[in-house]
Amino acid sequence: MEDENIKHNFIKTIINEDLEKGKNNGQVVTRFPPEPNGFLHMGHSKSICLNFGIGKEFNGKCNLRFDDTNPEKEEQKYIDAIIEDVHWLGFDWGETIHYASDYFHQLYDFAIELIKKNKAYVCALSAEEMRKYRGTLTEPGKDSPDRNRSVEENLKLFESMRKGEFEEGAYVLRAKIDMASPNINLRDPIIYRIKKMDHPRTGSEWCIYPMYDFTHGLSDAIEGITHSLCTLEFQDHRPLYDWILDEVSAPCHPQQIEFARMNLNFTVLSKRKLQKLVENHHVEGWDDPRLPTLAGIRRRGYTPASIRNFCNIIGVSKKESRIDVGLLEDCLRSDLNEHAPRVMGVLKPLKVTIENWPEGKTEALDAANHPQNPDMGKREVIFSREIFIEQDDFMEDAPKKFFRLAPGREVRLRYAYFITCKEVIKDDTGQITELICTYDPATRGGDSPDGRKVKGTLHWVSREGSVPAEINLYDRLFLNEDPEADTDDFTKNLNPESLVVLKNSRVEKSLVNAVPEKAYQFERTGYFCTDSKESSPDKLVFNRAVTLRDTWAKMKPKGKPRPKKTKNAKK
RNA sequence: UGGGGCGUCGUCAAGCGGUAAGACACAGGAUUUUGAUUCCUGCAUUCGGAGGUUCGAAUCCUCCCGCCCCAGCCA
Repeated sequence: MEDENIKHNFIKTIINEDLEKGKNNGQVVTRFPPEPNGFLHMGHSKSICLNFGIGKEFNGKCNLRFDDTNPEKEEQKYIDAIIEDVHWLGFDWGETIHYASDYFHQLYDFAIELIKKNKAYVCALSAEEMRKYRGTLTEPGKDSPDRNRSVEENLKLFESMRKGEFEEGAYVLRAKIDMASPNINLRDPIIYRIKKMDHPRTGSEWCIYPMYDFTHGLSDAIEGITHSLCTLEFQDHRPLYDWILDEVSAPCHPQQIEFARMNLNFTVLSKRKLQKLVENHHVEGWDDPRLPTLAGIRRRGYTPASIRNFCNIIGVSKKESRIDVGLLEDCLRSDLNEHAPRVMGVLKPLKVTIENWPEGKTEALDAANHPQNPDMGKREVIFSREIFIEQDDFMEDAPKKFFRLAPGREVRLRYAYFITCKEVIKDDTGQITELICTYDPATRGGDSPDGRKVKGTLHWVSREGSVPAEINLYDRLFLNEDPEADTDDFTKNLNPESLVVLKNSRVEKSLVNAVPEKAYQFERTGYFCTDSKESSPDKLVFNRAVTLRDTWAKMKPKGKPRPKKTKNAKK
């Protein structure tokens, strides 16, 4: 799967038109501007792929810029995690990582410029008073009593704010726009507030911090961004973005373009909700493989290429949508189908004794690492008298369509021999504990010289050729397509079987030194990788990234029902 | 009942006045030492609705309907 150019979308149309008009001297510069207050998730990957993708495609560049204007919520650990995640996804930003905090001095000067133009004033209204003065959606706001403060006094007060002479909340700096604007964002928005708090990067240098609306457009302008892509909820802020850039001597005037954020069904994509799942221990941390965080999905076995491909496939538009996670899974499958080596692992082992195989004898058989790609080579798998097959691959009263093992039936063991089931052994409770089979020496490697056909081919592992492993089977985190459906508390819709731990699995020996996060296809069951945190050569722990498509499971009448889809679900 | 957006197949999504791409899903079929993969085939006479302009409309105009966002000293 190769990374192609970004699928056509309305943003590319705009950029192409700009290029034709010769706007920005033919330059295209974008930016990905995360706030370092949490971990990156799939929603961010859409923005990352879009911004970096466009930068690359138009021979421009894309800056990584931390929007770090609120020290109350931001931490260095998030900065580090975000850098790692963006890098992992496969993007580079050259030498420099940008920070809005790098511009605090310039931003401060721009604020003074605004004050001098009588376009900003220091306001003493309390938070509650300010809310009252702001008006409502249908009623205009009222001017603050401080709105006509003199330029000199504003300058003096703002300087005092900066020097730390006031308590938090005592004063704010506001843009002087229009308290009667139908757009609430234009009703004299706050652009600076006092926060007596150390900043992860500027330490105690500042006790006033600029607000998003003031910071963002100016940071864009300082960096020479040409197209500032953000999500739909900022549409109402665009007039403010433009107002600030127009009123101040900004080096250029980037264009803000909004697109719809990504939503995925059967999961949540908001920092607040993800945080709740983590803090209330519904999952084991930000990198829990069930979470749609990049850290989680990575640990689960997703590849950067599959996510990039996914982000391209879903496209970019202004329509709010909820994408089927099935599509994400499919992108992973298509990447891994091509690149993952094949191995054998038995999730729920059922002991099989080959009664006509000599005790103590082992035999090495050739197995292809990728049947469709001989370049990936082959390996040896060990056959012996005692082997294990999947419990699901045996049925005592098997229907005709069951192409697997049953009393008297013959199947092929992949790359090994044909075996026939002779006897079923059970314990006192009626549980099947062992199968006695015979093998046909003439079928070595899996071919039958007499041309006889066998319907099923099973994966297997021998006692001597395998090691124990623990396997984490992950499923969708929520039972409902819309986790918010029919409840005011989305945690009530959590899927209790989102993680099933198998303690007694066995995998072929070649997997002992598997590299963490490198995915393998366990033939016939799915794609797995060793857990980067829990696994070691002494105790292998595998995570299932995604199952293989399973048409048998689909036609099987019984079995665990899939989570239901809820149509048009509402809260 | 202020302002800003959005409505094209089950889910995404191209389309920009010349007669509905593609992907996933779904349904058939072929090949198969993974019930996988791969490969064929089918799947919107119709674009939220109603009018209008035009030789011609998903694309232009009018009205209506539905959904989303905004009243943090968050981003």
